[in-house]
Amino acid sequence: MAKEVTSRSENFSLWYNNLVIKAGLAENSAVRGCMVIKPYGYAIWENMQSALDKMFKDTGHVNAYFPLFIPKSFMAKEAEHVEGFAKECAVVTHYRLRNTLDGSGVEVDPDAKLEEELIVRPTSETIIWNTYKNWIHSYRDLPLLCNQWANVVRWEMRTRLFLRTAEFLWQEGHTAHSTREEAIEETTRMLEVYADFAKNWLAIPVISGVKTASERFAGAEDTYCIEAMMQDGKALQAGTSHFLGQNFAKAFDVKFANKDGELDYVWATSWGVSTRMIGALIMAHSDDNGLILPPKIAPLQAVIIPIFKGDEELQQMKTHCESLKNRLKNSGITVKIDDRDNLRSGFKFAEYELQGVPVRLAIGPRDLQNGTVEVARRDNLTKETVPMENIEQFVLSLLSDIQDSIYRKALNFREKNTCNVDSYDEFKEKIENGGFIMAHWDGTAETEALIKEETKATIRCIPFDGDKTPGKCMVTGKQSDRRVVFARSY
RNA sequence: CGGGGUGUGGCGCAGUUGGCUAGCGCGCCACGUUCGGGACGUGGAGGCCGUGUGUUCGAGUCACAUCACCCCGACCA
Repeated sequence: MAKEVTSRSENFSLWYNNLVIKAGLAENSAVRGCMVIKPYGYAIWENMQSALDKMFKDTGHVNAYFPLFIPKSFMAKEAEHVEGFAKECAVVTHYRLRNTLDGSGVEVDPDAKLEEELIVRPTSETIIWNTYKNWIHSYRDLPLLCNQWANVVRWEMRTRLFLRTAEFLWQEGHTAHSTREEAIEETTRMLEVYADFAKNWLAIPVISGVKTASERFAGAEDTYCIEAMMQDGKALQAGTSHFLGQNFAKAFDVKFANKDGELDYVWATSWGVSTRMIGALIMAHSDDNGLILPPKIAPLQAVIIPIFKGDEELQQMKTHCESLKNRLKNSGITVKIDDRDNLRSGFKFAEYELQGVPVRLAIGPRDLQNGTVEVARRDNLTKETVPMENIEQFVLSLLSDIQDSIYRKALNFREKNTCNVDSYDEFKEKIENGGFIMAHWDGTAETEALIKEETKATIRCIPFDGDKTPGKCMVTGKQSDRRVVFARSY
């Protein structure tokens, strides 16, 4: 604890891992590629959950839960889907252990072999569509708008805390619609929800757009995404929304009777964000002093630290801290008092900075005399002494100011590190500095693959907004409708 | 899955050409002095040296195997 976080300039990955661990968000678990999310990290996730959940409900969705295990045969029903996930599935083959004969431990009981293996869900499209088949008969059953909060498992070759763990927590929305247009509208709507959440809660600016065919979700007709820029200039896909067409409806035979009494396959979407968002939050905002959390997502928005000498002063301060705490609490601010008497205030200051608590209030004898409190903000590390009267209003507006300024800083960073490039030579040079490059591309998978091969940059998305002037592909010189976003990514 | 690196009290590390009782810093516990930006003193607790097999009179140290983690690739809603 309380040690310097490795400087970002040395190695962003190390800096990030270090920060995750030092700030007490998570740690590696005993299971390969999995992590333990510690209480402080989980509190961030809970805040994300409640904000998102409300947004989902405001857009007409309901929560449900489907099984963790998927019969192997389900996975095979949608050809592209199975191809996309086959390489990273955990498989359950047996349902019982027994003691070894020599008593040295336990072994898998060969008599307890499952007739059909079960896949631990890497995503739930298959089991959900198998269920939806029974839920949907008529156009009156549509749209069906369900979301599930769950864990999923993907046996990734390489893992990183929060960004790519073997098991992770997420939400996955799965909807069914009677028309293509309505499903596409839903796909767009949910991507907008994600973009809104990223911007207004996480203070992370994102680019919304559509993935190229090669980056598309396995089984989707189109994948929409939000892409964020991390402080090392790399891109991070922060959320996706898929238009699944009728692929899963056909694979699982989900038909409905329309108003004219004709049978038709339903149209589907799925969309999800995961605990990777926590990774994005860390890498987008934090500095070498530790986390910087936007107030709207911070588990603790303000901390009160009494400054005292000896027991007597501590008791005196406590009373005042309590009253301050109650005033802030009554204004809807999440706040606690840190009255630990075995640590000096300087240590506590550093510790809360490491954890990214947005506002720190300190009250000492001096403040008592003057009727003031020292208020420090985490984002820019400034502090000032303010009068106690109207402290609620002061902190409230400070929190909102911090939220805005974190966003502006991230946006500013992204803009500084985004540029238009027209020649491939310039592209190769610029991509080395990281950041987003807006360039023309001829729309072919070949060119995309070539660029990836030669520069490790991928097309993050074809953005919905922004410059739509046509031009010439930087590689082939062929016609291009508009610039797309290139970057190296996580 | 390839290349490189690391596994030694909770954390970070040292440990020589194999050698006797495995150390250091931080943290932890007790007491005291401190306390407005990461305090200090004194005393104390805490180790199957990742795991297994071997070589040896003797292994933290050597060999082989294995597992885990980290970094770089490949892969990746």
